[in-house]
Amino acid sequence: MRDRTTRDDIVTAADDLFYRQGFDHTSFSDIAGVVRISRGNFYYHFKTKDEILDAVIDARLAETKAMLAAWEREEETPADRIRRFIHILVANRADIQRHGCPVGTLSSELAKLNHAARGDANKLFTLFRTWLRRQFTAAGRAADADALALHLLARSQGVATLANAYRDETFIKREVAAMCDWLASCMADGTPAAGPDQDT
Amino acid sequence: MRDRTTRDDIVTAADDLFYRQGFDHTSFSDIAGVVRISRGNFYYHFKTKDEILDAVIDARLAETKAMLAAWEREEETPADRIRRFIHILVANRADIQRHGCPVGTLSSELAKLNHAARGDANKLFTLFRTWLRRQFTAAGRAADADALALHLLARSQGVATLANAYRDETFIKREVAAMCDWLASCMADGTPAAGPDQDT
DNA sequence: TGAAGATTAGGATGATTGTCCAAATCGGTC
DNA sequence: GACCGATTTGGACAATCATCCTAATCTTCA
Repeated sequence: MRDRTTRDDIVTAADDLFYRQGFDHTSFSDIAGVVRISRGNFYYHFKTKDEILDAVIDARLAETKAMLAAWEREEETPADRIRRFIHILVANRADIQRHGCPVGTLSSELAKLNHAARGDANKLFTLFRTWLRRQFTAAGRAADADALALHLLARSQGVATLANAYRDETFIKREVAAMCDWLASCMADGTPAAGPDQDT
Repeated sequence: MRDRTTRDDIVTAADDLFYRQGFDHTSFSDIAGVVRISRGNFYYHFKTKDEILDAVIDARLAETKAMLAAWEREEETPADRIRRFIHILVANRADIQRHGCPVGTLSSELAKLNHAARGDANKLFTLFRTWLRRQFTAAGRAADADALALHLLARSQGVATLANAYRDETFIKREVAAMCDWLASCMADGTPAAGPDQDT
């Protein structure tokens, strides 16, 4: 194994700065300042700024995949696992209020930049989507599992966006409680009052 | 009245480009190319790029305010008015799939840039928030009108974000139908199954 | 010790950015 | 036609950007 500490430091610092400042607005100098490395040294580890972005996305994908896999190894009901997902909003509420959702804001920015890595960034969404779909399927909602997964993803994104705009913590907690209520009614009967229904 | 066509052209072009490319990623040259004006001419109408952003936000605020006021002049039930808001997602689905929600994406970007105009951009959210709150109050939900307004705003934002990521039109329509269902159950009884409930 | 490869430093490069200015042009009034 | 303020032009400006290169410095091992 070659020594990768410098490369890893770059990816870690870039990950954080991309989240807090955005990808486009983060310069090599910004990253270099955090890692305490000369600007010219980047070219040895990455040929271009886009390669750093790819590495950051890969790191986030790996981290998220590991987290979801760990949650799936727990001896819990699918509903409990989904509740874990919902509570990400509470656990990360400070960062979300300051910088929004790392997944959603990156996806939005790359869409505006029409960036080549847009598809890769959206894989982060898909990671949660398929995981949630699996939980809903296991909970006996195979028919509309994907719709329920997308519904929950959307509500999380909306909460993150508004929490970021208003920096409102009680709003997060109130909406998280509402999502848990929705989930409970979802698990109880087959027809959630406010869940996504097919529109002929 | 002085001739303001050039200034208005700049604001209109900037408004469109800020929406499609983002504020930071849009340069004077980009705007000049659309308006067919020399780069140096900007200084006559605006002292700085931030002043253009302020003008764009003001224009959006005025346009949104006029739209909501027009909706309020219609002889409709509050529920019908709220349904109009929800259906913005359907009416603008093409743009939303391509560029997201104009309000949410600008708010997110300015938050990341830590831009001085962040507060002004959030006034767009507040415009919808207070308008929705007024409708819910008129519908007899004065007690939790603000929470319901924020809930609807959040769900709209989430739908826009995911629709932008996946470019999924059927998802938009399905979620819009679900939001209308939620609204109906909201107007029917005082305890919406999936609406925001107070925690503790 | 010394040679070889891995890693880094520091600066050059050309392009692009927002800003700013002096000169040219336009529009209307005497 | 001559004048004057409003408007526009084209380019200068310093700064910043991603990129790239060469020389210096490490690390490793014979």
